[in-house]
Amino acid sequence: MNLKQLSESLGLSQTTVSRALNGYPEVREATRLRVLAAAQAANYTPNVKARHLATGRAMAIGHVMPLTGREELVNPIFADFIAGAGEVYASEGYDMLLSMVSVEGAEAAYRQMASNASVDGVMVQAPTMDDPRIPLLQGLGLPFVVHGRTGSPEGYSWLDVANIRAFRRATEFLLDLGHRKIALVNGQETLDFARRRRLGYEQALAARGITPNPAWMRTDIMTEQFGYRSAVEMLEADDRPTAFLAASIIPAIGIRQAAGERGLRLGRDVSVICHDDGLSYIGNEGIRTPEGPAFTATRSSIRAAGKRCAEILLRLIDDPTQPPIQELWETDLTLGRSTGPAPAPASA
Amino acid sequence: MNLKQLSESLGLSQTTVSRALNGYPEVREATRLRVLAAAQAANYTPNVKARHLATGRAMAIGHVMPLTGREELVNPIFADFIAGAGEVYASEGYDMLLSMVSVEGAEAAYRQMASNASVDGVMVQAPTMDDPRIPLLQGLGLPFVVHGRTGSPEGYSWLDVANIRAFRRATEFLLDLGHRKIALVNGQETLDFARRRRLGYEQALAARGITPNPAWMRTDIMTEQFGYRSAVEMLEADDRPTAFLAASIIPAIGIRQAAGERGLRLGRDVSVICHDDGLSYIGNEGIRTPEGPAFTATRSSIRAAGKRCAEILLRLIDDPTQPPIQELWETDLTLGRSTGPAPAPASA
DNA sequence: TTGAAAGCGTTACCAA
DNA sequence: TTGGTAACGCTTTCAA
Repeated sequence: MNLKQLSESLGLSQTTVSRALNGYPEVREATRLRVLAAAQAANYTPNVKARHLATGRAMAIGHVMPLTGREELVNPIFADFIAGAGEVYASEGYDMLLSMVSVEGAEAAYRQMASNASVDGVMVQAPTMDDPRIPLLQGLGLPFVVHGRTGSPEGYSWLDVANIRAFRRATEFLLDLGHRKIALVNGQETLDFARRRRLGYEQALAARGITPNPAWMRTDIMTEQFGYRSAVEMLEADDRPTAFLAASIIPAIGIRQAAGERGLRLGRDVSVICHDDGLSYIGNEGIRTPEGPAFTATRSSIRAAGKRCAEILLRLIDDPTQPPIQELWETDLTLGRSTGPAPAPASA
Repeated sequence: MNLKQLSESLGLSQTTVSRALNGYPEVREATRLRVLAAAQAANYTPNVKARHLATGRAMAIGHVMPLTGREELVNPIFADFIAGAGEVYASEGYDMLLSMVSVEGAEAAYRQMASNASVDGVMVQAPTMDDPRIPLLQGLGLPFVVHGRTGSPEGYSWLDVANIRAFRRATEFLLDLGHRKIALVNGQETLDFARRRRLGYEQALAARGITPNPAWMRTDIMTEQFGYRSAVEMLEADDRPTAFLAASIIPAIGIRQAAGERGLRLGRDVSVICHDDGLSYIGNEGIRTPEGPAFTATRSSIRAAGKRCAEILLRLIDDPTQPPIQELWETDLTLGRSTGPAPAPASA
């Protein structure tokens, strides 16, 4: 059943039926009701491809997920973000077009999306300090929103967490517990957030007159293995940290594993706090270290960020002339709600 | 630049240009080369929506990801599978349409995909024993492939791992190490794979004359918290298991956490083996328990399964008349490569 | 080997 | 408030 058949069966023109179905005001109410009833009865659904061709809108948002060789498997953070965004898209009638490509193929993917207008906008995740995607998308004229920031976060829409503050507070929290040997297992510093997280960590240490130990600061692609190896090296050295601050749940899992294998009990012998914690997957209740919920942000907040980014993007698509929207989110840091006893730092 | 403009600039008809571009044989080679060069120079890309409207093919595959209330966050297994499938789609020129919906909304999502032909086929993940999606999709006439099986796995295409064998072998492995108190932390038994995994576990125990202890068999939605709670309960009981078999990396993370918090060292005081292991995310090298790589399948194999499922689906779309393709995969079980000493079971 | 023209199923402009 | 008709950009059938 298509529009033509439906309109013939009603003795109306396609135009009128189309207008009635799409809620245009210039249709008599009685006519609209008649059309709606007939459409329902005939189980009519408009052909989206024809609609796209006629309107020039794709009613779809592109997500490009670059797969590097080293991070062979997908970071669950991406999935959570996408889940949040997908909810919003669905509720607004948008499709989500997911493109899994190699890092090198990402540019081509964006170009293709732009050239054949298969999407109305794109979402950009995990930007680097000087991400080439931003000028590319600006040049292509494709509306986009960035989750995170580049080194020069002006002139485009983004949403980010206050990374410096989050890691300063997390470090202060560990310091307040008596820790003096705190390791930072960070992402690559080509990523803006990694740089900011290090800054927060350094600021907190500096405020207490502590000089960061370079041996306790690691930076690499955030894999479990990276976390595991880093922790093994640090824990097997003579002078070992009593606490770890990890930039993500992924390396934190490796750190916890390394600690466990060495007979170190979490929250007693060693403390691990990480950003985007996923322990548990059902949020932040239920599983915690003795000093309280130990994270600077949860995977749930990633999902919320996905929702908000999608909202911003859809608004941008509706009105491309509006100025960029930029939101800095405070993390839902609940570290202050410590319930357990402070661990006795190994060195103190 | 569209086809009309391109053809005018060449002094050819749209027909000829279209044929040249799409590799039809009835075009003189010289003409084809001329067209190709012009298209390249003009940076011409066909409008996919117009093509879709004309051909009736969407060149897209639908993935529906039902989000339940309880599993608030996305299972990384889904993401790995999608990554594998996405690779294949991209290489064959297909888009991936991802629909994140509530469990109740899944049926509507499939119906919509079918009614407006926005996809050429769909992928079905995590089928239940008596999954309503199979008859639904058969009724809709939408080609589909299932990752996993239902209770009656006939009449449709699927790919699955040999779950019974995998868990029988994993259980035997633990038995060979001297374990006699082995817990099974399984998924919900409405899922076919959970039932099969339990069967494998029971078969291996029965072969050694061991009666399964109901207190050590848990089944629920596979969250970290479920794994954590189950392990806490079992480990704090008087008679506690010396080894855990988990149906997925997700509950296994919770189990490891619970063990670590109680001062139990993995691979010495307690052994944890799980399916679809993700420790580490970069495959199965690097991180292992003392008795060797401890998993019955890796997340890498999930990605490989995604690739293969995509290949099967695309083949099915090309020729809808061909009989169902069904593949049972042996897991890449490498448990036999034990390198460390067997743990002394607490009770033996 | 090439081209004209008829779809594909909508939406949107202009008249009535 | 309604309708006729021209896009939208491609593929495909039929003729030449």
